[in-house]
Amino acid sequence: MKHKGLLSIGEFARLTGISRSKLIYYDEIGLFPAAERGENNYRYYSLNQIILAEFINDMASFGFSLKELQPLMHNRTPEIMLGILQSAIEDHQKKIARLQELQNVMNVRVELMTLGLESGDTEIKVVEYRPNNLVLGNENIYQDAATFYPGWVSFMNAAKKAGLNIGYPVGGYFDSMERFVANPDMPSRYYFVNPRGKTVRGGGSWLVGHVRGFYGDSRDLAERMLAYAEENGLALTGPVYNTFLLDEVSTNDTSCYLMRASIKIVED
Amino acid sequence: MKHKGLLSIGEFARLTGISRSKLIYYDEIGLFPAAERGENNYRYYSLNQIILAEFINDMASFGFSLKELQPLMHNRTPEIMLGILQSAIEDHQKKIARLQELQNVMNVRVELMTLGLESGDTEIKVVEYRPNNLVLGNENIYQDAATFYPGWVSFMNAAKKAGLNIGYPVGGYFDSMERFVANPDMPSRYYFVNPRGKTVRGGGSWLVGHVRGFYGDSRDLAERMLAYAEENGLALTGPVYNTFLLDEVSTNDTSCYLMRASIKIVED
DNA sequence: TTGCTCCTCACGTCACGTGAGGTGGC
DNA sequence: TTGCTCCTCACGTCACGTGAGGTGGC
Repeated sequence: MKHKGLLSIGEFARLTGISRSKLIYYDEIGLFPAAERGENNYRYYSLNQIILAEFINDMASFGFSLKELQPLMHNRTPEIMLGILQSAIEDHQKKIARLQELQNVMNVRVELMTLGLESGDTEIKVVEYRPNNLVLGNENIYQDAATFYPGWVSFMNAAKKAGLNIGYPVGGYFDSMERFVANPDMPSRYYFVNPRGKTVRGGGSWLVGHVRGFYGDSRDLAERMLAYAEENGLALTGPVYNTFLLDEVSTNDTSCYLMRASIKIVED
Repeated sequence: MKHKGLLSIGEFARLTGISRSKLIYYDEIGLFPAAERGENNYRYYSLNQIILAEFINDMASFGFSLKELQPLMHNRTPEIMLGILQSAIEDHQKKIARLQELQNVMNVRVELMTLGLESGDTEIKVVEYRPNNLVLGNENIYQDAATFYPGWVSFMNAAKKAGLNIGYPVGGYFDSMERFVANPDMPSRYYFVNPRGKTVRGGGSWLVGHVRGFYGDSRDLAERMLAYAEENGLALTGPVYNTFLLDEVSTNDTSCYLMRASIKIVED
């Protein structure tokens, strides 16, 4: 410190945590000039500048461009500042919500990948589920061209329109085991594995079966699951949920995708 | 849509919400190329590319640079991806916490400014407070040079070291009214108006007094408050909290700052 | 023919970061 | 004398956005 509370740029940078080059840049564009220039043209900042420096830095983190801040900082009144802050706070809350949503997406992916790494290629087993939330789409309409594309696209489009995040893993929903057996590549609906979804896949004992391979290649999974159920005296009920535990996100080998079909076991 | 589920760049952009120029850029740098090139060199994207496009976009929002994503996307396995996602999720949670902290800082500023716009230049009145959280600093040490700078700097430095956000408004704390009367510009301690602070300024009836002007210019505020208390038969107790409702953040006229001193009224 | 979308350069931009080359007090 | 901090250009960079000028199917 020099005198009467003046700080060199290095001291000021350390105290505020704002980088030296950032301070020089803010000085250059006239957004936040040093309080004084010393003999040898050194920049000197005053202690009360700390508050404004922090504020400008925070406003930039808040999403304001430096061009927007320039006129604001040069001519500010409590009324103007209050109005701007209030609307900025609203916007920022939305931004935080979006980032939290992203966090949820990634958490779901981690959960599914973890299950994927624990499960064998063709494994069939009984697992205990906790209740699980989903966003269930509308009934798919299959025209003569029996491809799953149009249904999938309209599912995606509807989600986009509803303002839903379409980054969540997508699964295929079959009204019943019969439907899955008959048309294993034509789900009745699609769903997002979205923890904020309103549809609940209940908890308890479920029969799950796996198959490795690309989309639409479930082979004899349905039959294998039925055989397992018969052998073990299990009664199955309700819809089938097909979720890819491993997909394009976790591998670039399309033959390594891992799908899990889940169906509820009737409890005694 | 062209055939077998191929989308032009425009269709793909609309469906995913990713801008055309972003898709072209990702294609150019080889991070996310179109599935096919048509006759006239048109880019065509396949439907299953939607998931990967969303994922890459999300990873970028997550804070990964495109250079980091390049090798990751070109050679990914569930194990690698799982590890990366888990550490990224941790980092991202911290980022969200920082943004929430920023939000808190701005909320506090809005509260103070609102009070500032409601309060008269020299107004003295009784107000009802709800309990309020603060981060209270250590006792200030005043050397022979009776300036408030060194105490303020060490207060800031201590906060910085403790990892606290130093963007919150700072106030001056006086052990007692006597101290405020005797040395109105030498607070015993400083505090941050930080809603997560551990120190609580209690609720109930408080006497507040205002003065307009720059830092350290409280003039006869203490005397005016004492006079008001005597006239109205109020007994005062405990420390005095001096907070600037309007400061450099809300105005560039240093003579327009507005300070409020608050002291608890003894309840019957 | 008119609109619409697509293409490839090339250049702009935003908010800094990074040396290069040089000065000046302890 | 050696370190350390400071200065001013100038150029780099990251992730796109924005025309300019031209093509091609409905």
